[in-house]
Amino acid sequence: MIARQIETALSRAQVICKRRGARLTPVRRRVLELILSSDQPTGAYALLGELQRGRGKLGPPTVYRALEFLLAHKLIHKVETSSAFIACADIEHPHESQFMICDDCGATEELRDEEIVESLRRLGERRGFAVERQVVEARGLCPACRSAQR
Amino acid sequence: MIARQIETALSRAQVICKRRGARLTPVRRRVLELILSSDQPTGAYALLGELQRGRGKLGPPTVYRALEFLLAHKLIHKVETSSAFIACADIEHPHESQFMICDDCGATEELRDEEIVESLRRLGERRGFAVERQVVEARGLCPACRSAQR
DNA sequence: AATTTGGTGTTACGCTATAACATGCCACGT
DNA sequence: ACGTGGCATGTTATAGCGTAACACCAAATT
Repeated sequence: MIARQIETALSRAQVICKRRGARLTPVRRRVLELILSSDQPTGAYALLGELQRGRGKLGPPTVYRALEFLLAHKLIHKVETSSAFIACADIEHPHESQFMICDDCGATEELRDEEIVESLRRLGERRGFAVERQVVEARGLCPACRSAQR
Repeated sequence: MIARQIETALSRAQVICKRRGARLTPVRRRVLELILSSDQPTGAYALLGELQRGRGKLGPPTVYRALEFLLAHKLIHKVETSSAFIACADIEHPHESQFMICDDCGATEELRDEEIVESLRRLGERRGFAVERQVVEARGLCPACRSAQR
């Protein structure tokens, strides 16, 4: 993402938080900025490294707490199979999403398919399960790596 | 699972491996047995602990290598959001599956819904993604914990 | 017998995540 | 202005998950 878009996204996040009575503090804002800057999912320790370049030594909890906040407010998603974090593509409308992840280059694309979301919820209901969170990730090869392979 | 069923499952696994020219060695067989014995997903280090009760001190690689083998032959599944391993419900027919996991008690149920499998594969294809592996996990509350909560 | 192959044992380490406690800051009521 | 309560952050230590690298051994192959 380019600088201008990042600024816009940050402002929007700021507004959303204010509306909810939540505080997008400097650390949280900075972590979100770092995540927005990378188009690929970023690991907690990579974020920690970047954070430290500005503020000196910090511990993992600082980053993890910021991530927890951003996740709770759905400003970012966690990609479970990569243990990494990626910016949410549409923070105005909280949603469940799915991911396509390239095993080769790590490229990760967010999808939104309501059919899958509903299928899973229904399957849960049928079994008496109250589904709170969905993790749907498809791993494989992205178009680029696929053609590079041949 | 009760002892008799475990024996049956182990024999079946044995046969399947032989058919494929793969070796279900004592360690691998024992790890599979441990996983079959537990109806909930089991972590690698819990398995390691059990293994050690029979064979003295062992390192993590021993367990992880056995798990790798069992996964490769689809005799077990990995539940990503729990970092734990569970027996496959139908080893005769390799398949993609989905999981419902209770956040409260950890109870985990394997589902098989072809619709979701196909949806994901199609979504990938449409984007040029070659989907190799699907991770579909729904977290929430199981019926028991749900009623206990009120 | 020599070689190769695959499985296991062993040590050491890296990455991911959280517990527990200390400190600091700010909004609020009085 | 003052204290206080609540939330955010800093700090240290540690737990949990996973793998690299090398040594050893046994069975299969030549």
